[in-house]
Amino acid sequence: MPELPEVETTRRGIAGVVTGQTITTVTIRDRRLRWPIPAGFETAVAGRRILAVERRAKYLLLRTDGGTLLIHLGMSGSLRAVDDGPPARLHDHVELGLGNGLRLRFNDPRRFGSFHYVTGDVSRHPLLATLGPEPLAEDFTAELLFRRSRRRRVAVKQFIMDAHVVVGVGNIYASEALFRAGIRPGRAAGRLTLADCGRLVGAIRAVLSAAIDSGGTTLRDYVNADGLPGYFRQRLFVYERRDEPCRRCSTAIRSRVQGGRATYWCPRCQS
DNA sequence: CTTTGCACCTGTTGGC
DNA sequence: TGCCAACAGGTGCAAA
Repeated sequence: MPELPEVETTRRGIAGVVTGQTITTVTIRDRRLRWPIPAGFETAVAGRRILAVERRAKYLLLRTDGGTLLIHLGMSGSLRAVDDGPPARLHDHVELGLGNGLRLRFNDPRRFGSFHYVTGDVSRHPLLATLGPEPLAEDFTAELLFRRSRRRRVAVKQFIMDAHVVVGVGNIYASEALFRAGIRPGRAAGRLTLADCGRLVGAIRAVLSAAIDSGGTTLRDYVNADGLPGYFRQRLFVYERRDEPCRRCSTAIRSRVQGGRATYWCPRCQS
């Protein structure tokens, strides 16, 4: 998927064209997403006016004059603003027609994405209520990471990918941030020093910010709101670079499966 | 409580 | 060329 930079890029891409628009039509071609879209979704959403497009973790929040549309792109989802031209294609599961004639089109081959219409305080929705801090917010600090990692035996890579610790760090950026921080992904989280946590917080912030500036990373599926790929892939230091020379020291990049996910690191730059 | 592994899906890739 | 296994950016949940 879309990790945080890709979701943020999507948010920025659609905010300008959907904010202030009324949702005139709601078309669902396949309700079988991660959580089936309930009957009644269409009638609840149609007629609502979109007031703002926000992001929490990897969720997009479309605030309306009624409730909030809570959207997740899963592993292969994308959300695009299209005009009347292109007809629906395979895996275009959800489409919102807007007052300005545009359509917000959700495409997701693997159907790991989701749509919820939430009334009331969306931050108390079960999917959001227990999430950790935003990595680019001020409350994500070395002290917090240090405190939360005490007595944790999980590998630091899995630790920073845990959304209850910090949100938005997916498989690509976890490896990249650990490279930048000089920390091996297999180290137990509880073995991090406060200084390690400081470098790691800085590295997570830096890599996510840089990726947002490049429009995200496209490996396969991801396209932004205009249907274009992200350009951060060429700036990756370790991800999917097994056996290739480290960009910093030329040592061959290593990889192994950790917690079911491919992990990459430089054995010389990281300890 | 922590940790681990599975489940949900389709599409692409690489080895034989 | 064809077939099949392995793998792919997420994350909730059950089980131990």
